[in-house]
Amino acid sequence: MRTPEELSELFRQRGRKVTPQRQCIFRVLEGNVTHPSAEVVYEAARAEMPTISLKTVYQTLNDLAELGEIQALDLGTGMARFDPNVDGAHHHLVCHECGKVRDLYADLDGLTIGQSDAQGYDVRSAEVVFRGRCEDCRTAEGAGAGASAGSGRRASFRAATTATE
Amino acid sequence: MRTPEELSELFRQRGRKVTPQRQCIFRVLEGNVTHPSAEVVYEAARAEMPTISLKTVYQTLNDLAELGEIQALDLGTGMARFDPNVDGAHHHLVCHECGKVRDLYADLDGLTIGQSDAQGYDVRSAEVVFRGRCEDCRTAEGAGAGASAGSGRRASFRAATTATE
DNA sequence: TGTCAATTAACAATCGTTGGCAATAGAGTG
DNA sequence: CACTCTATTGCCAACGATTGTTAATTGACA
Ligand SMILES: [Mn+2]
Ligand SMILES: [Mn+2]
Ligand SMILES: [Zn+2]
Ligand SMILES: [Zn+2]
Repeated sequence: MRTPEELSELFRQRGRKVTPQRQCIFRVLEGNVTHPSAEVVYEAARAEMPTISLKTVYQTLNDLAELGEIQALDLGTGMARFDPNVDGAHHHLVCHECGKVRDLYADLDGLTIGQSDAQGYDVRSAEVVFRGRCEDCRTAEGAGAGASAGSGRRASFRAATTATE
Repeated sequence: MRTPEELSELFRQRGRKVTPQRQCIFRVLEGNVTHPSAEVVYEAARAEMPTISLKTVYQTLNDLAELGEIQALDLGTGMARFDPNVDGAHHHLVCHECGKVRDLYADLDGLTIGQSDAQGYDVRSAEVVFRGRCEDCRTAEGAGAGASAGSGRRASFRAATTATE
């Protein structure tokens, strides 16, 4: 994603207006490596601009995705995650417990498949998602607080645990 | 996934009853390589058993997933896809146009990452999703019916695989 | 300054999925 | 067979993420 200034210029060129709400969202996303959900972007934006609406956040995120400035990711956490990092090809580590997402820049050149394996598909992208528990969730397990003994919520990939970053 | 007969036995052992509805779903899933959604399983089951309910389908699919006999996949197509193939490690080709899913058994070397790359994550699985257009969708495009307007889909993916054309 | 896009509030609607309930069916057990 | 208890069904509500609607207001930019 470009800088907020460049994005403002880009928006003007495309006939879109540069509103303080959009600029606020640009700033929230700038250098953001947390792959935030729309809700998280909304909360961060509200800290600066309490009257901003969730609808505007969704609208602007979609605008940015259309322009190719961010990428909407479906990592199986139940909500779209938005990635301002669209320049470097990379993959993702996803914590299946808290949903935290980290970039992974490991060299996975073995990812190219031959035409025989493609089974007629015109393959355009290969996404790798590594799943596991993040360090925070692992250490938090050792620290007792056993109230979360797994009775109810089973392994549904839709687990929507709103954890604290 | 085991055979319907073995599944029936397994269900009995676990105290679950073997109903004709469940057996019907077992049969629908047996050897099914299409990665059907719950709705598709429902339709197939209804062909044999018109009064079966969608609720029972969901329930049984969840039961089978809990037992590890099938796997629920989130491939970004909007609905869970169910895979009776849980024995062989494999990956998936997904058509971003029609949602068709095919298994991919190619040997992907670089899929293991070192501990230094894992960033503290306890990595348990690595899923690779290759996205592209399937052969049917590609040939269907060539056959007239241009309709380049209509859906403003974005295609901001980088090619990570060897081009087939 | 004027115009028109953008924002807002307050909703309803969507879609996949789950949950609740009461009535009925039927699988397992003896 | 008879009993019991799970499963199924129908129907409908609810969920959570996202999009749509409408009307009123704001404000960016020419
Ligand atoms: Mn990323
Ligand atoms: Mn598969
Ligand atoms: Zn975590
Ligand atoms: Zn297709």
